[in-house]
Amino acid sequence: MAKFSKDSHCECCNLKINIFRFLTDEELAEINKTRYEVHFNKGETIFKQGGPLTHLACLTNGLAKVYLEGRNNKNIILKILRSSEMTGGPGFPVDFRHHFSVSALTEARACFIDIHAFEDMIRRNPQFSLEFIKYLNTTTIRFFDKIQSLTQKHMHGRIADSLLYLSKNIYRNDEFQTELSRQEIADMSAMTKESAIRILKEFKDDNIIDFHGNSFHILKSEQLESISITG
Amino acid sequence: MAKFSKDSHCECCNLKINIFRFLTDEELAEINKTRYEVHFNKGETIFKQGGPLTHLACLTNGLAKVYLEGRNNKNIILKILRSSEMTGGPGFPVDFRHHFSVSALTEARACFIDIHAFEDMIRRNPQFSLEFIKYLNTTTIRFFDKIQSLTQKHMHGRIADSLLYLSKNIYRNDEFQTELSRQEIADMSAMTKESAIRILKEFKDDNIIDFHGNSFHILKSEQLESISITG
DNA sequence: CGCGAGCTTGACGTTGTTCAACTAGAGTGG
DNA sequence: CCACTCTAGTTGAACAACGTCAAGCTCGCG
Repeated sequence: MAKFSKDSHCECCNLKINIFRFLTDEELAEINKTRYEVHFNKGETIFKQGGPLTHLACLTNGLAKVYLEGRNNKNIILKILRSSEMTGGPGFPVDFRHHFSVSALTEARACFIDIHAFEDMIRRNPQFSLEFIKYLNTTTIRFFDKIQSLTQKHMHGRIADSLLYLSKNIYRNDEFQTELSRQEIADMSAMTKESAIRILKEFKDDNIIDFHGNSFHILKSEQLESISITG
Repeated sequence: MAKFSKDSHCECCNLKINIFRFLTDEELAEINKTRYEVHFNKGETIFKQGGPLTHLACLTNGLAKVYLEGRNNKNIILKILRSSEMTGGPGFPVDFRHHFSVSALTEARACFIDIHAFEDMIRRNPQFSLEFIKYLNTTTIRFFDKIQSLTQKHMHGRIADSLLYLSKNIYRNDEFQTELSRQEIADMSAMTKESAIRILKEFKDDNIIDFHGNSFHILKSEQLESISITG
């Protein structure tokens, strides 16, 4: 956590991260009072599972992974955060602890918003509150897909899902250079590193994808889609 | 869906289901206007995945299962609803569709609350809104445990989890007579019926549990706990 | 040049599913 | 009252999916 800064102002933020656009300028000013921005190096922890939930974070630059720390050092990557996405934590207002960890996959910057200031906005602005509920439920719906993918699909389907997620949702390109290690691709797909590597190689041999190191190229996304569906 | 009725009034409801106790009498009266109660027979569908989300439901009597309808007729039971629990749906206010199905495990009664009346309360009563957010996040935290159980534990650990869940959270007794079929126990534990039966029999042979038909008796819950932890 | 971290591969064992057969109990109609 | 059927539960054997372990590889970096 090298530097922190507070040059700009929420009102001028060119991101106006998703739900915050529903706040008035006055309310944004309120949020801005307690807000500050932090720079993270690749690999650094932004939120730690089990730790106190004092702030929400909005990623303003870079990529981060949101993951559960499971038994015997096995992690489950729930999602990848892109710039302009926020991450709260289901601990609000339950026990005010983090229930997952978040760490930077690249150099990244994040705005920290005081959780009490946030709670104030929930109380003051019903539309904002409703949008937050919408955000929470959207996330839940995605988890349902995730649960189904992880528990009902075979490894091929799960790797296909992960590749499609990365190419369509994260990098938004058929070709991408990922910051994720093989272990992390495995963590997204609920399998061991070795299994992930084997499936990736199979896909490469079948000319469905191509890759060298961390540079991936989705050659036949329709075929990946169909593998994802058949499981 | 045999009968529906509206004899009583929300204000007098001896359940005042969890978050609704944060409404004023006046607000409850508002909710009560659109509310009605429906009787369900065992096996009947309360909410259907994919269907329109027009109401929330509060179970006032009986048990129900909340489940995802997955590929090739394989379901995932997310949770069992007890009397006095409500079930909404993550579709609010996202796409106003149901993202899981709910069906009655026993004869059951449920109060239906108009989703727009509910939304009004969210807008009018910030405390209620915050409690609803708390409810949503509590649910999410439980899903995290579920994801970990289903993806990282072996069958023994998953069956142990299901048995402990039933005995501690649902029936709240070491001995219980369940309405769940073997298939449904398997659906809770993300495995096939045959596998579930085999593990149950192993536990019985090891004198950890006993059962005849659907009457279960947890003999050594500490041992089940430790199986749950070791996976 | 050598070291270390991440990646890759193969052999092998375990876990869990599939399929098919069999059983027990609950209706149902003659 | 007895076949008959239907469903849920049970069991075993064969097989596929997946993880583990151990070894070797590659590539960047000191």
